[in-house]
Amino acid sequence: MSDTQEPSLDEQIAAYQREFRDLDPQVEKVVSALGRLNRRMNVAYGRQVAELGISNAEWEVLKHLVLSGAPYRLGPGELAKRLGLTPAAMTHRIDRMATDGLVTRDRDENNRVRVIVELTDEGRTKWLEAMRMATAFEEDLLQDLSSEERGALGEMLIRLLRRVEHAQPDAGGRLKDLD
Amino acid sequence: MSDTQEPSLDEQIAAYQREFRDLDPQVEKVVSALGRLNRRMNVAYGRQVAELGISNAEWEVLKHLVLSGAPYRLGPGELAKRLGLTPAAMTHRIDRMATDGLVTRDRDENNRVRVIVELTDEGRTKWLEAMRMATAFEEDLLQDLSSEERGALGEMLIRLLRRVEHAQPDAGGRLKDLD
DNA sequence: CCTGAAGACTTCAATACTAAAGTTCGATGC
DNA sequence: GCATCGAACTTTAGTATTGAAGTCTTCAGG
Repeated sequence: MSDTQEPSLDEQIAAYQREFRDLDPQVEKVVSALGRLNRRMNVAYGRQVAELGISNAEWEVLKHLVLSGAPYRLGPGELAKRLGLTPAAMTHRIDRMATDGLVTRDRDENNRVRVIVELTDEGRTKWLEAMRMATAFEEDLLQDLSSEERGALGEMLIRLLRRVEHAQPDAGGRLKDLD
Repeated sequence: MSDTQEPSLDEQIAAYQREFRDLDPQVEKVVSALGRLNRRMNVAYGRQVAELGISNAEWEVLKHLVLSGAPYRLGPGELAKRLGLTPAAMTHRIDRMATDGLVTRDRDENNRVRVIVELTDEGRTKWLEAMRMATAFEEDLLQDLSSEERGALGEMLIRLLRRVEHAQPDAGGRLKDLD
């Protein structure tokens, strides 16, 4: 008995409205759906890459190295910035990935303060396999949307993205107007 | 100064296409925008609730307690399930929140195996303040979209959500709070 | 009753992250 | 050419989370 289960999106929004009068249901619907969708997608990605013996965290690193283009090298600091981690966390993550053979870590001979993290062949292969699984999943995910809908969706998301990105500098309050 | 900076979305997709031939740019655009948007939003939420002296993690707990409706009570196990945490993590989180006065933790007198976590007035106030900040932020975020667009966006996101939920017939998915 | 089993949480050991202090190398000023 | 500053990374200490083992309560059977 008493098996309370997670409320559906609509139930959730209705509950919020009971507790918080001036809530715009339309806005809340978009935001809540975004959040839930992302959580579920991350779970799905995590399960998939786990089959390759890597974690989502490691896959993120592989992605950024590949994105940097051949010869697939980046410094720990740059990686940390892109992944939103502290440099300390990056150090440890690279440690693990290096012992797992996904990347190498070497001092830059031209500037011995710097470190170069480079993708190994094994790392690149893992990335490719992960990418194949991910794209299959993503195709599946979007299969109900027509090409026009996909375009419209992508375009709207990018507009939202622009809003948040331009808002970052100000640590405090509301988003500033863009031009 | 080799100041490599994070690639724009379009640059990122172009880079992926160079490395992975059969990539549907339209699909990738939607998926990448979703991921980035969510990350940025979580950072923004985190900064906001930090002003109230709480973390995103704690705010999540407050949200689920409020969602359960008066008298705002849930068991640790149920909370853990909804938040995608292990029961162990939930125990510790509740510890901290209880010492901070956001919730109380008591044994259920009718069934002394069970524990009841209940929102305090202070917890409810924090939730309300966080909610006010969050909804203001969300309004700003969506300000470029017309009501029709918001409706269409929400509707498409929900279709995607149904797909993920259907595709993942609850194989016990655990997920971290943020990122 | 008494025992065994299952459920709900907690404890313990190990992992991953953050913040802050520490290290090392390179550049700048005198 | 020496000292100092700053940049880039690592180390350390402390916190959050996980998985596994442990505790306590309830319930079902004999």
